[in-house]
Amino acid sequence: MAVSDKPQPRRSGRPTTAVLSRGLILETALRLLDERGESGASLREIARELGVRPSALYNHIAGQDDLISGIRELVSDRIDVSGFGELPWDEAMERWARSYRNAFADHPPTIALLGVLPIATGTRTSEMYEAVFSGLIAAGWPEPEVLSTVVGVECLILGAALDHSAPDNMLDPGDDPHAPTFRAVYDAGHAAAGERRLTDVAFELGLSAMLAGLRARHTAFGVAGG
Amino acid sequence: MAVSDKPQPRRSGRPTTAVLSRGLILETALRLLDERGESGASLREIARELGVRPSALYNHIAGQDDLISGIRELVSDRIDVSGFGELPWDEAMERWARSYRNAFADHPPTIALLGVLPIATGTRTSEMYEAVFSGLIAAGWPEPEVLSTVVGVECLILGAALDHSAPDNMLDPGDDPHAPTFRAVYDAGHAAAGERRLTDVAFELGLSAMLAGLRARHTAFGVAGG
DNA sequence: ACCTGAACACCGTTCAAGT
DNA sequence: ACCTGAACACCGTTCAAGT
Repeated sequence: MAVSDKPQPRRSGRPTTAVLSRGLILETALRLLDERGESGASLREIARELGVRPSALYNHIAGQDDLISGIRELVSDRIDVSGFGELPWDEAMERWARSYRNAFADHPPTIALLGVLPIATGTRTSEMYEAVFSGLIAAGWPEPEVLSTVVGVECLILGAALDHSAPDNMLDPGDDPHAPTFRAVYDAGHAAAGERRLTDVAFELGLSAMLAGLRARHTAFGVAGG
Repeated sequence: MAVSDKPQPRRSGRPTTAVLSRGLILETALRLLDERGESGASLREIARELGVRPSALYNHIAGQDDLISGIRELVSDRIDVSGFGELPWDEAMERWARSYRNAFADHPPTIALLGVLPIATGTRTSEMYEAVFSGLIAAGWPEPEVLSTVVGVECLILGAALDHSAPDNMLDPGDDPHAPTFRAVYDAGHAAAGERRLTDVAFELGLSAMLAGLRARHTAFGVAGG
């Protein structure tokens, strides 16, 4: 690095070596998302952080939608599908669900972006579904039911990731005199959670309930799991 | 109403009768949200629709966060808690979950806004939780577990509402040669869904699995349901 | 090919001035 | 009390001009 920390403004024209790349832009965007939240990761902020004009970004990304897709891919990299084909299907699914939820819970602003754009083919996300679906088919799940089963579990995962990003006191009934049961249940629930966050306890409870239901369903198909 | 459809621009100063109200602003916002999507419901667009300057809105709402809270209340009005205290707890919960998911699925842009702001006391939302919690307590659920159980189900509901707003072909693997199982499972799943949307099938499957798991849990407490 | 710089059409919010 | 009008500090995106 040079003497000065603050880079001199570049003069017009193509730089001798490119200062930007798609990867650098995506990593910077994710970092700003984590550090400053959704509003802190605008294209203009990303450009400022990189010491570049906003329009320069368009040489490497197509626009905001493309940026979002790229970030999703980056986050999805942390999802663990290693259990499928190695563990019984329900344990593999549990590991997958936890890592999936944690990956997005770590980057709250990315969750809402998930539901919006179609998945590009040939991506990591595509590889993930291939692994999950193959694992369930191998475990004897009937093919017509695999897609809706996985999407159903995914709903729980994404809802839980969304909930994780909410403030802990989101549901606090305050001192509303018309909500005595609300108050009692809220206090008892938080007391039972102890050191753990309620959003974590709720996800684990919901996941184990759903897996119990799926196990019963799987058994009803009359096949051996795993 | 007067002769002209296009209202003449008002001259400065207080109008003889107020043209705005909090309710009118919220209803207009929700309508624009439905008609034009998230970007079509900016404060400036709402003001334009109402034939008023953006700054006029601030006489009735505190700002964008307040607008969002108000819209959430409007949407939450359609959630049906009538089953609690009337039906067995699991059927009441099923009715509640369906209406909850549908209310927000009808207004996709409101879902992501849910996780952000704390619930104001004394609102409809507060009444909803009071009804749900009371119903579960009456059905014999142990008090420390009610909160995380309801939040767990809520994760599924909100995730499903988010999924409902995604395009149907969101998961389409395309003709990726590295994802043959993905392709087969996708086609078989959509064929099995028939006329129904896959997001609806997946929600129903997820909900019934979770309720089955919760029923087993409830039975384990050794109490009679309903 | 890859950057700057200017421009365009947007945002939410504040606040003095008018009635 | 409730509106206008001007202003401020933001957005994403396009495109000619520079090297």
